[in-house]
Amino acid sequence: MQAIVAPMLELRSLPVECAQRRRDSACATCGARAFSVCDSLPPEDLDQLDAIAEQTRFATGEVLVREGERADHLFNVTSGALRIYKLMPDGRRQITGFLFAGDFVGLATGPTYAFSAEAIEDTTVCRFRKADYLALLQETPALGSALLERARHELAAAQNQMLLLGRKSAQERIASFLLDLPGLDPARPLEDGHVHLPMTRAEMADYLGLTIETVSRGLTKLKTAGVIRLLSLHELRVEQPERLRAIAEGEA
Amino acid sequence: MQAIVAPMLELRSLPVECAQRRRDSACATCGARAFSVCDSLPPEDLDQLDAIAEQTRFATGEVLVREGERADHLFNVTSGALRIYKLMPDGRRQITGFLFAGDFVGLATGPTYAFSAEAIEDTTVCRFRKADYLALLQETPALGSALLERARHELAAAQNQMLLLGRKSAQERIASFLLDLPGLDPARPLEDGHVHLPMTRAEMADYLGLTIETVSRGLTKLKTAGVIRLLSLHELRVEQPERLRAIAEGEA
DNA sequence: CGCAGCCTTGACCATTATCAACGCTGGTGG
DNA sequence: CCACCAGCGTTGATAATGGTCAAGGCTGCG
Repeated sequence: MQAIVAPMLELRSLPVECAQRRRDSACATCGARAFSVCDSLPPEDLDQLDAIAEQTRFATGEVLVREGERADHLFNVTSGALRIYKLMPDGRRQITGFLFAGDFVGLATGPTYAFSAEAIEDTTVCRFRKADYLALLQETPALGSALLERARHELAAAQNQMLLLGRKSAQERIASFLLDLPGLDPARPLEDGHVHLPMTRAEMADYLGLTIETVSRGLTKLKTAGVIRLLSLHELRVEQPERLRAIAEGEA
Repeated sequence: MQAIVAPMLELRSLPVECAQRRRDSACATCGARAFSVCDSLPPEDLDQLDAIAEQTRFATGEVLVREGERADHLFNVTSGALRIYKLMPDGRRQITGFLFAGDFVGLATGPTYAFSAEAIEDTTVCRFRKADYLALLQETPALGSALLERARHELAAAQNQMLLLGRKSAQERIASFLLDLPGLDPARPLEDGHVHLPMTRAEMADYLGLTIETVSRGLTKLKTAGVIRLLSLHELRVEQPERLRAIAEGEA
């Protein structure tokens, strides 16, 4: 089996210094884009991880894990993008995060998954049997602190998202989202004001607690105001970053 | 110094089995209500924690930590209640959680605090210097896994709250809140349908992403429908738990 | 070329916020 | 001891943000 070493981390909204690292560093062991935890783990630990990793592919739309099912596997994204979401009985959906290369799937997991995960692009992951992973975790303190560090980021990001969902207007949510996105996907390095949106309007809406119509109108409004330029449905450029930031913070 | 051993955990919305443990078990070392992690830590580790803990009191309204300040301390609540919140420049507030005895303050913390914390009742905490705590963490694998476990709960709770804020109606949010509350405060054991609300309507509103008026109207509506009975401003009884659950899930 | 899926735009509507008045309660001072 | 006041909560009237419904446009693929 050609296992790829799995960096284990899950970061949704990164502090600046993390985003930097994600671009500048490359994990020597993982051929691919692997960051953060990879960086902080000694090579022998990486080898251990390598030994229990199983590379798997998911096509767009395929489901990795389903909320409520027994949590037998943990994953590490090596390329592509996922959405993490929860559903209500009547079908309402809240996307709690988008994951990219380097992110870890399963931090918030107990005996069963508390969320569903689905590929929004063709995606490769390293899959771990949970039992194997936990066993390794026992023997590898560095792995534990790396995971704790990831959990910290996750929690901070979650609190930001709660502020967004509970107290920001539609326009503020959209602006905040556009500011958070660049740098999340290490496969697409930051470049001037370029933002790549791998998700549909519906997914943005379900992430921001809005409807697709409101997202569409919001983007149009930003475009009309000259704050952003829509290059295509899934590519845009931020023309006035400072104004966008002001809108996101409610100062405009 | 008469340090009290600090159980370290932070749980906001507990799985049932945790709530059970919080009521049934008592940490032998901590005199007070101390749970979860305490249970899982061997006595020698508890002694270590004890050695670096400093007991502190906060009166209602006092601020423990302020968003953006350098994170020099971590805390463990031993009695009372806190609110954790974030502010926007114009004063809008999102409360991201309420913490009670046994909960840990600082999981989501990097070099600076990502949130503010304030006592909503007279509260006692164990305070740790962050450096001491991290040093102990290095030497104590059990502490690391306990914290990771807490982080798991936190993340799952945060995802639930995102679903609530992003996709639930006002009535559904209020019902969900009433269902989550009992059992969070170990000082007030679960008893039939009794719910104690240590917070004001304004705090509920800022937690649920609503206004005080909407919260008030929502409670009145539940009362009128016979689902709950208001015993006083801060005490109520759930008369029809099943209906309340149905409302919370959007099935009514 | 045509269709399907996604996106945008417009008109209208509903939920919840806002503004305002009033009630209750607990604490203080006359 | 009573009266007043401040703070919090409730209720009502109105407004606005964002949702819903509907029609039409764009794009990419078969």
